[in-house]
Amino acid sequence: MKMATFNVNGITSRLPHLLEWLEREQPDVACLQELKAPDRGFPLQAIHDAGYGAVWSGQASWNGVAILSRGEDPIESRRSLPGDARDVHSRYIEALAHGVLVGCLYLPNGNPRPGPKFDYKLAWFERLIAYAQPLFDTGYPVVLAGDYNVVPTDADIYDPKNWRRDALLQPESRDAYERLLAQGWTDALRAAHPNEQVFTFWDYFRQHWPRNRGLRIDHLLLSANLAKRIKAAGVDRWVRDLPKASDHAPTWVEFAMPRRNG
DNA sequence: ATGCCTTCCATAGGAAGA
Repeated sequence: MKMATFNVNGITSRLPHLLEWLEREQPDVACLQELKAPDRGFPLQAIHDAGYGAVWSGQASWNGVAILSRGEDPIESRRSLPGDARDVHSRYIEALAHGVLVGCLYLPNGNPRPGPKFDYKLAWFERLIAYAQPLFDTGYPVVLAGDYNVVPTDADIYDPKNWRRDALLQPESRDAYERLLAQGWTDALRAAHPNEQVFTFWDYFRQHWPRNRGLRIDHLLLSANLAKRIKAAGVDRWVRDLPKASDHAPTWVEFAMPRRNG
C-alpha cells in the first residue's frame, strides 16, 4: 500500500505528468495540491481512465486540493478545515480511501513576512493542530499529507542562509510543525531517512533543480498504527526532471499492510 | 532589496508562489 502527495502546480498544465506518474508508480492513494482550477476544470474523465476515483475541492487561479484512490471512489468526509467560516481558500479535503482516513492539505505559504499572509499561515496551522489532536486520539489509521510549506529543520534545505527570513523557515512555523508532531504523528520521510537529506521541492529560479538545491516541505504525517507499518518512503525525483515540471516532486510512503478481504 | 521562473487568466501584465 503506497500513499503519495504531489503539489502539481496547475492540474491543467500538469495532467500529462500526473497521468504518466500514476501509470508508472501506481500509488494506491494520491493527494494533490495547487490544482489552480475551478471544480468544473477537474479532469475527472482522464483520471477515471487511469483507474482512479477522486474527490476534489477546486478554486479558480489558486489553491485547490484533491484525493485520488486507485480502483475505488474515495468517500469524502470533509472539504474544509473547521475553525474559520470566513476562510474560503480550498486548502483541505478529507476522505476514506483504502481503509485509511486521508487528510489532504495545502498549508498557506505565508510570504511576505511579517504581514497578513504570515498571520494567516499561523492561524491556519493552529486550526490544523486543533483539528488533528482528536483525530489522532481516535486511534483510527490516518494520514495527513500535503504541502505544509514548512522546512522542519536546517537539515531539510540545501542552505538555510538565503532563506532565513522566509516564512518557510520561521521559528513560529517550525514550532507549529513540531507541536503537531508532538500529538504523536510520525513524519514518514524523517522516520525512513533519519540521517540523510531528502528534498521534495526545487524552485524554478537560479537553476535550483539541476544543482539539487532543494527543500523538504511536502510531508506525510502518520497515525501510530500506520507508523509502525512503514516499509519505505521516498521522492519520485524523475517527475521533477520532466520538461515543464512542477516545482514539487511526488513524495510517498509505502506500508506493509495485512491483506484486506474481498 | 529585488529578480530570477512558472502558473493562471486572458490575451497584457499582474498576482501568487516559496
